[in-house]
Amino acid sequence: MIAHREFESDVVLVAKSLLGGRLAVRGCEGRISEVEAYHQSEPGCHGYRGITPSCEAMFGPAGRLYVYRCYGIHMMLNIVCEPEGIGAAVLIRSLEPLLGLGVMRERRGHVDDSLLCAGPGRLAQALGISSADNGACLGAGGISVILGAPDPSQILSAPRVGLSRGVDLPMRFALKGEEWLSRPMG
DNA sequence: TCGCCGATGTTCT
DNA sequence: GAACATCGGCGAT
Repeated sequence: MIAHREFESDVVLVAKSLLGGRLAVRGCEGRISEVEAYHQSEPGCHGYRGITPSCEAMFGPAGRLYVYRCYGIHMMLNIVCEPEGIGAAVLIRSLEPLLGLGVMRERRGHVDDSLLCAGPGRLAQALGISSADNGACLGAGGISVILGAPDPSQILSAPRVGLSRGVDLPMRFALKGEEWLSRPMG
């Protein structure tokens, strides 16, 4: 098992550090442009009620993937953070597509390029993420992540998208001037 | 351009 | 039954 100490940290810090970083999945790659943080201490998080079979992967170890199905249709890709035993993960919400555009367009049904990876369901579809990737270890299975080095003064925060609980917490993050978003930050 | 709505599967009440 | 970390199509502005 590969140690992923860089992800074994406060989920908000990791979420911010991912901005501008790279996500590579089996030949496709993108620049991470929008993320959300989830922590078991707040009610918007799947791990809020403790560990269950469906959210088990969120409880670590850090540096693994937590993939689940949303609204019966879309796969959501999360990177697990914090030491093992704590439920915390970063949802990747948008990417700027960089490599493997042809495959992504094919999987997405040849939509406009601006919509290839703009949204958690869209990017998972473009990258070919499935429930088989749940619990996978970064660096194995053809999936890898490189952290960015964003200027803290350039990071915007906003409430998370689509939740009914934990709506007051500003745990959605993107860089100022970002063009590759699922929706505007403001 | 905006907002509503159905699709679709798993979990919770 | 209802809720749900969404998306795309359709009809109304």
